[in-house]
Amino acid sequence: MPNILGYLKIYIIPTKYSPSDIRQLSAELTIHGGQLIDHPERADIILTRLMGRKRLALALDPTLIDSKIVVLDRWLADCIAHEALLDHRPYLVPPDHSSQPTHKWPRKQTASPSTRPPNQHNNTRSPSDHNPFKTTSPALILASFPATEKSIEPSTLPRLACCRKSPSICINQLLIEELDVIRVWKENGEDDTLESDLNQAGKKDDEKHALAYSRACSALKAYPTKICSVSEAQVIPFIGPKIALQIGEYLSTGQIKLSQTLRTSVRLRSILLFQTLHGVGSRLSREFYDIHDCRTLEDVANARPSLKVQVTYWSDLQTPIPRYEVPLIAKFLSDELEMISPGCIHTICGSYRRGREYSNDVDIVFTYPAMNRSSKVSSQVLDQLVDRLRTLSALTDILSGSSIGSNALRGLHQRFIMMSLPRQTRQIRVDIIFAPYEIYWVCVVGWTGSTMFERDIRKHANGLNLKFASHGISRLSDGSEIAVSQEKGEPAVFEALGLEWIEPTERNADV
DNA sequence: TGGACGTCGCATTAAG
DNA sequence: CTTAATGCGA
DNA sequence: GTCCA
Repeated sequence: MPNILGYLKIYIIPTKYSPSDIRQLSAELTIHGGQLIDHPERADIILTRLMGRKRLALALDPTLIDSKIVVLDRWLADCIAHEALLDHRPYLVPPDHSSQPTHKWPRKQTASPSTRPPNQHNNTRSPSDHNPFKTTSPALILASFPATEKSIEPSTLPRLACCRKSPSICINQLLIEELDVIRVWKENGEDDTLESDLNQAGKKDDEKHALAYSRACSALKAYPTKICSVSEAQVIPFIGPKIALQIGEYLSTGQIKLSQTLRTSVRLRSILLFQTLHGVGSRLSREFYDIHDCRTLEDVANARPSLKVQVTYWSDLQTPIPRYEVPLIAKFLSDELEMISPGCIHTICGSYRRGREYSNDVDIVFTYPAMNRSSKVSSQVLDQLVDRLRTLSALTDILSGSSIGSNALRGLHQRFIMMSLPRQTRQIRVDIIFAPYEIYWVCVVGWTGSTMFERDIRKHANGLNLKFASHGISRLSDGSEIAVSQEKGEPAVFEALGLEWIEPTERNADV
């Protein structure tokens, strides 16, 4: 594959993008030799979907607007479509509300797979525009990779995600994203309406099929070289005859027809849109669509007023959080906590810790070296922190979190909140976890993910007759606790489980 | 070929 | 009202 | 849908 972008450092202004948009752009960038980075100051070029300088000034430091190259994201699509680094100048963000940049194809006029007309990226992005799927052009997929990486025997790929290295974006990323569409479809009961799967027989099958797709994608994620043939694919663990067939279609046509069809399904798109709300899963979203005839988020908010707050702030919550902002949020909370009770330490977990350039939410695990399992102060401190946020008008909503319950009895406390930083209005989802010091690093492992990685840690632990949970490691036989040294940090947890160390950035076993 | 597929706590809803 | 079942997220 | 007993 030609390295089109030549290690160019690229920053994307997250405004007007959804998390899946960012994921897609990020994959395309990386696969074509670009480097997505976390901070606009260090970028060679900055991509945006904002069409006017005025809008731009609200989203980016004004000094950067003049000192950096800021272009419309269509530049990237066109570079990839033409397999060349195109002149950026025609794509510069135009002065306000003058018409689109008039741009003639700098090179061959032939195939113009630039997927979207410029007008589709306009300034008004309402929930109904939400597209959970990316639209990838065939030309992009057909761009081939050299199989020059050190090749491995596919069947030797470890069967557990916790024993493999899974990068954030892999060489077969576009194939995986294609398969993932099918997984999502299965997870939502294919095309069954709610009533027909209330008899749980068919529904359960679909869920199991979805799981099978998850595992196949997870294995592919850790596979080091570009898949070039079906025979190569079908010896990879968790890829059987059916998925091999899909891969075959992808290899010969550059896409999977089923996936492309699903991307255009109005019903599936609505159902996935509803699921962007916390507390709405596959069951509820189908109820909203099929029974209450909801088609927009506003419909959903009317059907269930408790979701109204989230709908109000939907576009904020959907806007990906650039990496460099995440520690600022953690520092704010940590500073407030320090005033309530000094000596706390914390680790930012979740996708941030796994190295993602943009996050949907922020997960932070807190502890105090003096906080042990039996002390009841942690709950009080957490409540005080929440009260403090309320006083500062930083707290917008509590999505989940209670001071009662058995988790609380074990000294583990959590609050999932919606908040904003002082003097800012932007809403951010933050999961705050308080752990006793004895299980701090176990918690950090548990909250770092990814989902598949966690799932296979548990499976691996079971094989050793152990139980891995966020509140500690114990023996399956008698339930007795395994002590893990906190001084040795996270590696001690892996050691206790007999696992090779895997860097957090290599734990991206989900798509 | 048939059973397993991670696991648990919180929250909401259905049942008693 | 209390308790059981289910959905949901991590 | 795939693996394994």
